[in-house]
Amino acid sequence: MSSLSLYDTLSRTVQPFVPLKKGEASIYLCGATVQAPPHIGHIRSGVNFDILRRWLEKSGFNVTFIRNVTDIDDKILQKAVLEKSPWWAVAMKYERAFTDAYASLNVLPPTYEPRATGHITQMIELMEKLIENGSAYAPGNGDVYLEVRKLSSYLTLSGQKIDDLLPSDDATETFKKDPKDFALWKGAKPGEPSWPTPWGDGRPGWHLECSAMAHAYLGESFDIHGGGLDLIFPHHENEIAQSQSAGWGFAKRWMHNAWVTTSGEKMSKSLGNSLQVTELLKLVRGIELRWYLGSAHYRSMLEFSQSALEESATAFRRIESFLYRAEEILGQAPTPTLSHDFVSAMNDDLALPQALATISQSLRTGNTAITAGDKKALAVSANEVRGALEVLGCDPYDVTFAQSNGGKSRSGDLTSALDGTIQLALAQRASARDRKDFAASDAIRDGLLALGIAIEDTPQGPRWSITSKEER
RNA sequence: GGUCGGGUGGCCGAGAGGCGAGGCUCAGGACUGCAAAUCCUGCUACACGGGUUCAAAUCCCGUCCCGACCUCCA
Repeated sequence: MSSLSLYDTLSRTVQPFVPLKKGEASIYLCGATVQAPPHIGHIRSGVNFDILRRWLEKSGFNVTFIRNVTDIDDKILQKAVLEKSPWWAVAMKYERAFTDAYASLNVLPPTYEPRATGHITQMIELMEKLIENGSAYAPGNGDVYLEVRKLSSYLTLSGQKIDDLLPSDDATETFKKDPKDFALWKGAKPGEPSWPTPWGDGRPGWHLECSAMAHAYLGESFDIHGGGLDLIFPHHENEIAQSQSAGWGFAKRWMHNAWVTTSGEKMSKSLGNSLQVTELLKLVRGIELRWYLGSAHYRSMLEFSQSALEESATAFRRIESFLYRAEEILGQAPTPTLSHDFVSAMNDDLALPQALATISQSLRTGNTAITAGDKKALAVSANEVRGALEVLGCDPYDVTFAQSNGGKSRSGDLTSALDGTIQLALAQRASARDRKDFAASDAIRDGLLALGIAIEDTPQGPRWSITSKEER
């Protein structure tokens, strides 16, 4: 069996994954700044790293997965003014929106989900350490800055040179020793929330919380730090600067997911609401949206279009219905197993497109086995398909998705009542077909379809399933 | 200006010196009372111009185009 290799943004190469502690994997993922509802770009990050996590677990690692919530930030404060609502209510509202979105896409809850505002103590401790060792300074206005030129490794993740950077808007900030220094902590402004510190009241800068919280839950160094591409600079550079200035090893490996784009461009707030997760879930089911987001390689841009999403959903339904047919024929749900090719693909930096190709292969083999009446071969294929879907978080049998499933083998009183009703109709249709009254038999089939029940004739007899809205 | 990533068939989307990834759509066929589902066959693509090589989508040089980041974006 091959072993897992992953891309590392720092070295820009794919390297074998060797954990710090045998059998353990520690991951810190930059989660949401909860200032607006999630669009699919946000959630792609969640799905991509969820697949990584599931694969690590499947590979036998005990995974500690930390995904933070940044619940204090300039934009949250702006939004609070706009919505005429306390900043903490705004943050909570959008945090829930993210939680709901993650749940509807079957993203596993993190091992722990720390909020920035719950870790002010750790942030102050970190700043004290940085000031003590001369890495940071408090000029007296309530701000605390990191002195970036003191750290020789600054900007190695993004490969930039400090003097090549464009000057920032606050370059004229007089309290900074150097315009490139960044704020760990911001002095309180009137009307804004603040916490007391040895240097005056204030609130966290953007980056400090991640260093403090990663340290609190994962220790001085950990295996993987993840986030979106745009976080490489400045966010992750600054995290590295803070943490390494404190003497911590910090992340051993950096992984970044690419964008969901529209018309070749990065998604932006100005696109409005149409790409919010809640809107897209009106078009396709959560499992289908997840399948779509997982179908591209995590480091490739995914060009969004509604037709691409719908096509992807159609493709998924084909796989799903194969599993249900297999279950009907075999008399039991497939048992998840992994094919050698699927494992190899996943181990090669989570090569999802290749992994999906192996699913297509198993699917074709399995369908051929159905036609040939080869139950043994069918079981092998169906097991492989389900095993792969399980790793991708798209197992239709997963309880998260179970309520949205059609088909007749699902349990529950309502389903069995419905099944009985449909069987009556099917019996009528069968007798109509026996006397070659096809007008009558088709009327029954069309009538059921109008109600959202699709009928297919198979060598094993007719089967029914709930159709999606757009197929009616 | 600096840094990074791209341009692949009707569409999506991999690959990275030689064997047509895969999916969707479309066309034809098998099966079917008809559908649906399924299977089979077909659609031989890599921005442009040079070069290296027995062999280039892949390497080199040049050109064009697109995108991301450059201090509070996933």
